[in-house]
Amino acid sequence: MELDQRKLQILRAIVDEYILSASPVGSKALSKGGMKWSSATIRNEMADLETLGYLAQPHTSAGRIPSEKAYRLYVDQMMQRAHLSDEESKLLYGYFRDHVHGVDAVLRSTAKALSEITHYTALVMMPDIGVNRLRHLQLIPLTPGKALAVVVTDAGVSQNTVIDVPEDIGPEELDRISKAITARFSDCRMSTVSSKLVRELGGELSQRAGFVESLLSRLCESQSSDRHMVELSGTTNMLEYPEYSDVNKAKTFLATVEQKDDMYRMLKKASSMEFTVTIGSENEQEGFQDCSVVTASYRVNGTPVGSFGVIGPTRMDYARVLSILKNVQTNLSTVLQSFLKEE
Amino acid sequence: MELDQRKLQILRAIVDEYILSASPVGSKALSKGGMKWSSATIRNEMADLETLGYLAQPHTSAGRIPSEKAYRLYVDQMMQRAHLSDEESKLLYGYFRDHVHGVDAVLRSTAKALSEITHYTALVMMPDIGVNRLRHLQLIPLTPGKALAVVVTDAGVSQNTVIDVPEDIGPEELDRISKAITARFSDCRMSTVSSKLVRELGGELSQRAGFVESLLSRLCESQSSDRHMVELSGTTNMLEYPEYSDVNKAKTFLATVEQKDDMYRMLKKASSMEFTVTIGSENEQEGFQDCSVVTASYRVNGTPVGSFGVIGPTRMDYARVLSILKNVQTNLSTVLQSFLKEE
DNA sequence: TTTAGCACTCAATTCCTTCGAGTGCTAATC
DNA sequence: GATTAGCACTCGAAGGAATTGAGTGCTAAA
Repeated sequence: MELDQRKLQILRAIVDEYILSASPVGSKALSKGGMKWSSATIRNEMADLETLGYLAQPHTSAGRIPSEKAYRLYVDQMMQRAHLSDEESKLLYGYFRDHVHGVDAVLRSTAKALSEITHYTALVMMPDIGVNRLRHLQLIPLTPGKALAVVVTDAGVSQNTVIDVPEDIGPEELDRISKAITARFSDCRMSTVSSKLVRELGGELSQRAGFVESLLSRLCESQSSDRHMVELSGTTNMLEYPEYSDVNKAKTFLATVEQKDDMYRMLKKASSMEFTVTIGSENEQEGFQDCSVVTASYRVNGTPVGSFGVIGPTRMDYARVLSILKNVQTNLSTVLQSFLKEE
Repeated sequence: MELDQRKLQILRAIVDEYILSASPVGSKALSKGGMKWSSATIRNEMADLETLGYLAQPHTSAGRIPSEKAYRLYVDQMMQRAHLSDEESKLLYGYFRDHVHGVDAVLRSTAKALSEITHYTALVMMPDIGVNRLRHLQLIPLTPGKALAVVVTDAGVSQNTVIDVPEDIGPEELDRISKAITARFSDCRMSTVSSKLVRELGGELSQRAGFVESLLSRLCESQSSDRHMVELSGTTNMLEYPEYSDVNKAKTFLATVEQKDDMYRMLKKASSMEFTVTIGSENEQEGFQDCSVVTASYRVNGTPVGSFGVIGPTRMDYARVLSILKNVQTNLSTVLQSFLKEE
């Protein structure tokens, strides 16, 4: 079913207006607000748009609100890219310039930037360590039988895991094992380190093959159970919107967004795409049926390693959010690049 | 002003009832609910208690609600310690048994346990690294000019900080410096390491005195700007209570509780005391004027290094919360002790 | 000193009315 | 044939009056 030019214009006006006001848009308001047709004409078109499924009426004597189908169309075809003002760009840039204390800090700062500038809730996924290449592994003795494993990858990501160590391995040997593993597996992807290469251990490591094997598998597995996987920011921003003036809705939303495992899965899935826009019931999460999620991926050395995004009510300002995400994506890749400077 | 026995009994009954129901308590209800005096008598006593400042009336034709003064009295003198059921104790213990992946994980688990069992919001402060003794320092090269500093203390706490390194220091020298510092400062308190001992550097380190000095001060300073200082859990639990059925109140609360710096300061202050109970306006935070905060401290090697607590509405179940905190305190110190096993 | 009794208060609830934004339909107009 | 003016109609929101009932203070009797 094709929509003619006029229907498109009217639909767009309705979506734009509803994004601003959150209240149903009537034909008269549209007609007065710069549309070149009378309210009656608009009314007829709106009736058509409703039967086509693009609009809905909360009740007979109210205006129309856009359906998810309308948002979909809006995002895919009608939306005009918003332009960020210089101030905003500068503001955004500021969040990145001052945080050069490592990947973690930058990504946390990203989340904060996103939530503060969009006024929605921001999510940032920590980079997937599996695709990164090992730079350095260091085992640090804690107590007899326990050690701390610190992993550094080419993306600068580090991760600490407490591991069990056979009691007969002393501090010096831990150090030697660290150096040996670093030398042997340097520049291998984390995900392949444990699976493929464990068998090829030679020299000193062969005596400790069992330990090394369990160590490496532990490192990969601990990543998925790690708590820093997702950084959230601005969760309470949503309470500003009339959609969440009901505490129960707010609670449902907050509870959903704090399921970090789910959020991680969502972002991970999205990280293979440059951008995604998921509207209302397109979301898998129960609690996001009235929300939209917009994400962008970020890369290190050309490989997508993670994604970040924004959650807002379905009537979110998609154009603006996408512009911001694009801007952040650029900033982020620049900063991450500076951490990795291939030698 | 002394309260006679009967006034105390009535006051306690009102507080107990109000903690449960959150709605003003009337004389009739009390009289029917097991009090041995008629509603009229109770009414007279209530009028007295009101003029004494222990009760307040939302409006003329409503029952009475306890004032902060009443809660204070209740907590200090009237409350009977609640007894945790065996199931609850077991449940609590379960949170600790399974999380032996390091201090961080245990404390996060503590927060979760507290919030889930109390149904309030839980806060746990990460241990103050300054009072702990250095076990191991390891500098791991990242890129030329940058390195990752990993600090391990006697409490098992570790912390990563990205630091700048003069370009002429290579990986081998970083390793040597790490070992030298570890050897020299092992078992010194972190807080004294940088201030006192920097001058006494001898041997190899003296050539790099400038670098080592900046490194050590950076380590101590970075702790205070660290983001993991406070672990929050169950922030949305508060939305269950009628006190927060108004979204604005909820928002104020959530915004306050997410000011991690403030929360850290609050907990840090409380960590010198075994237990604290701070009621309503006794709280410094604007957003906690209708909340109470109950905390307990935890120790490592006999030194208090941090605290944890619960935030709830002023009508929280103080007796129960205190019992739970006490139980958690015991569990926590046992588990932390197991991390430190002095060799 | 305690309590029964009673008049009084006031928030909460319910029911009604009014108001107005918005609609659909029809007939006149371009 | 498309557009628009006009009009009756719908229905939620807002406001107001009446009702209800839990709770009080006060007084007088036990």
